[in-house]
Amino acid sequence: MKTKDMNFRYQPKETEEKWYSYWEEQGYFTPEIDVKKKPYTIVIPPPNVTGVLHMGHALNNVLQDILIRWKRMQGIPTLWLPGTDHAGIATQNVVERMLSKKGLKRQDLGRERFIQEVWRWKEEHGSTIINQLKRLGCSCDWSRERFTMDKGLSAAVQEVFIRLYEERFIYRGNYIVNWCPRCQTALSDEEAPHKEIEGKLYYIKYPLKERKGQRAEGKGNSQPDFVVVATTRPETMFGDVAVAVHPRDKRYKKLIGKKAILPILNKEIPIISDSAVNSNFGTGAVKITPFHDANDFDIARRHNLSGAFCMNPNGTMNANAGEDYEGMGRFEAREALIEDLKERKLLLKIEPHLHSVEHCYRCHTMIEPYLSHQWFARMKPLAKKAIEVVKKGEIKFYPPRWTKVYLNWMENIRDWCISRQIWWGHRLPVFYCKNCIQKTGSKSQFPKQRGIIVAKTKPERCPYCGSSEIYQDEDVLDTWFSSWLWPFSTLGWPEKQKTEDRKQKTDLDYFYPTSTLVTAPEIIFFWVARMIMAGMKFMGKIPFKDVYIHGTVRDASGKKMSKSLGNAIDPLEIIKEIGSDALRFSIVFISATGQDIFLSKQKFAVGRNFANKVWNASRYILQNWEANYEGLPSIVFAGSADLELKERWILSRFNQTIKEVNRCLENYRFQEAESKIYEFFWHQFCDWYIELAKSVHATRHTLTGTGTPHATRQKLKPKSVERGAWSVERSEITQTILYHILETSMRLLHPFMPFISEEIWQRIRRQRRKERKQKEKPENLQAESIMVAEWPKADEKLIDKKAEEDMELLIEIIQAIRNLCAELSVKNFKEVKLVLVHFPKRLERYSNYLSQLTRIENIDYQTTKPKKAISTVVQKSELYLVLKDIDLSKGKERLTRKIEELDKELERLSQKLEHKDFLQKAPREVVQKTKETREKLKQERKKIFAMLGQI
RNA sequence: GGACGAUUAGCUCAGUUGGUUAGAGCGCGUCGCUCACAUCGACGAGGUCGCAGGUUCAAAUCCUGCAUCGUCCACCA
Repeated sequence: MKTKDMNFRYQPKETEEKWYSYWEEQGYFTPEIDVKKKPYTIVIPPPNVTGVLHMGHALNNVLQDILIRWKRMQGIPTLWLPGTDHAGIATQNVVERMLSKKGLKRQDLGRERFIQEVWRWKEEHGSTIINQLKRLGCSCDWSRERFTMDKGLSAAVQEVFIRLYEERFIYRGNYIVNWCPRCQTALSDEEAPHKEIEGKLYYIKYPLKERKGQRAEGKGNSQPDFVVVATTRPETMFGDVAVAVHPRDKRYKKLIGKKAILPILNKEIPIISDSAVNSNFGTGAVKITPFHDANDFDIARRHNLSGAFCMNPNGTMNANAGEDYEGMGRFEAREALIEDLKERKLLLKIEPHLHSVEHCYRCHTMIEPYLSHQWFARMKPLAKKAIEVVKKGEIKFYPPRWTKVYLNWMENIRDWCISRQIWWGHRLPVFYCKNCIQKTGSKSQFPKQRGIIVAKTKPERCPYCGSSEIYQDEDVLDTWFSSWLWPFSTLGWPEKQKTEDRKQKTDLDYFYPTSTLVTAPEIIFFWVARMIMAGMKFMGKIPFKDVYIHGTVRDASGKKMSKSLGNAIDPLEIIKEIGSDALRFSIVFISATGQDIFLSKQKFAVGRNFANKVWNASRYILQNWEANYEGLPSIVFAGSADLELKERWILSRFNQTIKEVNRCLENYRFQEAESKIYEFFWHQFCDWYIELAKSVHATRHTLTGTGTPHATRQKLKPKSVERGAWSVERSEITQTILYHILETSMRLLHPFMPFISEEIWQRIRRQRRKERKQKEKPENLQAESIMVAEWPKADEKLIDKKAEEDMELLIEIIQAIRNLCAELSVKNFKEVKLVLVHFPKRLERYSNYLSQLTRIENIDYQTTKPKKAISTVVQKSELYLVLKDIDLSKGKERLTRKIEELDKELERLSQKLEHKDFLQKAPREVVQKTKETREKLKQERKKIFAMLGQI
């Protein structure tokens, strides 16, 4: 028993590291600007600087790398610009957590020192994800790497803020915003996604103010002496200023204008009417808490009611909640309050209530709507052009259905809250004059007023009053306020907008607009939409032409993969186990276009197995055949050589494959492109062509006298070709084709599996050099790396439908014979005789294919059927297998079953063909084809019937 | 409450503009380590294309409705 060792398996480890650093050294990642050529540009969706690579990133970046490598091989100047995003809240959280281990808060350090601390953290850990991208094989131009907080990008942010401010697109005001009590900052609507939760609806009695002569118990009065409000957040009642009902709600009509008593605080509040109130919800009466609810805020404003806070920014109750509650957390307070109300008999009931509540997208804390003074950007005017360019098709989404999602959001866009109450980020370029502010107040809606100075640097003196008491706004900008400028800020905007020398284009001139954006659907609103707006506004041009949206990576049960859920599969683990190529191939292979991806570890086997297959096929060719095939390619590919069927077939299939791969990539059908390569390489090239080549190899050795195939490692003398033995010449052609297809396949595979393809390609190169000892290299091996080698082009001349048909017939026959042999458990193939009747004459010369691949040597072409044989039919040919001690009953059964099947199908076809309308209305080809099929089946049936008769 | 997507073999999915007998990978069963590859090879079993209507000579494919699952959006306390 021979034990298998691991030597035959592909070992990715060293290979991958070796080639990546080679590519980097050679400078292949950095494009050369060539004014004569149109570039292809991708900007990376910048990963969060605190992030580690997860499967979503892996998929995203692999797709980009496929595109960029594909274009680069076509000789197009390609730029893939990488970078990271400072991720304000996330990064601040990370550093704060680190500090808290030392028992420190950021306030202990103070702003400046804290920021230093974050920068230090970034220097140490900020390149984790970048290094992981390198492991994946991403061919980004690292020399152009950017960070949203670096100098240039910060300048862009300032420039944009100032421009928007001056054009009155930015304003400041008091509004209800999404407040995260944990992060203690405002969030934009996009940063506070709704999550359905099982809450409760509390029904609370608000006593009515006693009227004269009426006692509180309400005895002898049909009117109840209280009004019941329903709320999901009872603790906000300390901020109530009114109770509102619908003006036409009959139940409450009489109460409008009356007063109610806010329990616990015993505060008198008015009962008002407003049509925004929904009479069908709860009791139809709603408590109005303007500072803690957006709707209430609007209603209160309409009724000229001011409000009151009952919570602190950190979510604890403040003094307005009264002594008993002050300092309690909001949920704690809720429970205590409910107990309190129960005791006072003011709680009517509690109902379970399913509702959706916003949560902080960073820490998942429940959002508290909270009134605060924030900066906003007006979006509607910016959206207009961004809608236009998509509607006109200047920017296209792939798959197209996302267009609607985008447009729907854009058309209903709301203002963007851009200020954040954190420290890590771009500080607002806004300065205040203490003196002026004191005079005018700072609460104006339109801050273009005295005392507010928007500028890149702190002014020495106030331009209005000359005071030098000037301080900067404490807030920083939303991280996305820098990301939305990414496509042009990374290319040097605003600084390098133009060069004097016209021939010398700047990056911005040359690479903007970029070509393609590859991203996930979650990011459409956050980022894609805003980039389009920014591009139109500041560059006057679209930021990219195509937007490819890939699926979300989920676990096998459909949950989104995330570290916090513990269901994540670490890409680096997978790379360690099976290599980057296998990971890359697998993740693309299992992702249906634009659909979500349900991942489990075992799904990575596809890529691993394929890498191994590629590896071993190349090992076979490199070890058993010479790479030196000079002279023959031109004859072969010019069509002047008399090519055998298998060569014509494989060349045809191969060129067809190249064509299809290109078509797929042009349409972002990555998975399909991979399957085409996979199918061709494995099931056509390896399963059939290489198998057939093996016997050519054997023959060659016999004829050239270099020994048996067992001694294949011995070198052949190239001159042996001159002896002119037929098979030797044939074998030269086979050898040429083997290398040609292997080498070109590697180029075709390279965007998908960059490392293994480079390794094999370099081995071919090395072998050729060794054999030829000449400087001259065949065309496509002239490059120093497959990365810059020429992308395969399909040669239409080599696509040969006839050869494909013939070969397919042979394949079918071989499979049918194998099937029979398996069924009869044939062990000794020498005793079997194969008789073919009605086999196409022109294919008789290829009977060696049959004998090689079925191991039956005794093949006969006859017109008469042998008597005792087991038989089957393939197309028009009848196959008979003659062997001793044959048990014919098995075959009979099978044939009978087949006849039944055929009858069914024939019946169906006949019905169809007898239909008048079908003959009249169906296209001629379809009718013709159907007729042909029926004829074919009829013949088949006849033959089988005849066979049966003989048994 | 809206919008979008999914429903095809045990599982994961292909299936272009309707047109021969609906495909693949994994899994399963049988056989095989023949010197590229057991991460392999050969062969096989397995599907009334979610349900109900409709359009059509012809529907997995187009239309309508329904069901189930999923995602996103939406200020209903």
